[in-house]
Amino acid sequence: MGGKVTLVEFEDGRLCFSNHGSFIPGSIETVICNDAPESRYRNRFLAEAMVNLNMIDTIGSGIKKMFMIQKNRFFPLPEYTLGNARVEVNITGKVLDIAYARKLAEFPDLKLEDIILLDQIQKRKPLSDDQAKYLKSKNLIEGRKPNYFISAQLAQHSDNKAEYIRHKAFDDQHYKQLIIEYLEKFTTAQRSDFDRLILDKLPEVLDEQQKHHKVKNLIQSLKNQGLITNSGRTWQLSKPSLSS
DNA sequence: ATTATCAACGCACGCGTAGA
DNA sequence: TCTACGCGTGCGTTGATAAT
Repeated sequence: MGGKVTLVEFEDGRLCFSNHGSFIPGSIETVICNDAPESRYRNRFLAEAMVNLNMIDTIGSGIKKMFMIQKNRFFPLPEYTLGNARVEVNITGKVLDIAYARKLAEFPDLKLEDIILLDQIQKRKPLSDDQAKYLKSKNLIEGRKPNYFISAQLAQHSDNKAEYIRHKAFDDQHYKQLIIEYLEKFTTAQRSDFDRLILDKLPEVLDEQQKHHKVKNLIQSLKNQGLITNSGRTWQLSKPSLSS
């Protein structure tokens, strides 16, 4: 082991390590110290980060650590390429997409998987339809395939109707959650139960008939997602949770 | 810049049928 | 039998991209 590690610094604030061998050795700092004094690097953060971390020693700790460091700085996540007998890692030492940084700041406890997906968005990497849908349902991204973008915070609103439209994805998710929770609690339900549960919570911009349709479509959507099933007119969760 | 085409999405119509 | 409901599907809207 201990193959030669090469380190390239790009003008755009990116560092690229690559290593021929099984994996990048634990002592990157020697590489930095011996081959290239820290002061030579314009991006001090990155140089320091490399030194302070026992950089990428194992997949278990090192990579995760790099992810967390980048995440906490709102920088793009590291990109690893694991090829045949060759390892490469790209680290960007600056904010790439301001919307991404804001989103992370706004939701500090975003799950790492979610952040990874958002990172894909900011890097304009393709997402599967399911992933995109998931992010949309959480209101994290907007736009259409393949031009998704990270949504800005929705702070001010003008008009009730506009507000409704704006929050629709979020609210639908919310209503669906109510239905799921209802079924978790009572195991089965009739359509009329869902009506009672949801109808008076729907916004005023919808008339009675629209509200009725809305409930119907919510139920249908949940069914299509495979989350609930019906036998006759009684509904239940598809996957009976083994706990509780 | 303007228009045409396309994809995605959600609402709502109508049909067939399960349940009273 | 008659009603309420699930379900497939059509339609309009919106946003993006290609074409003019």
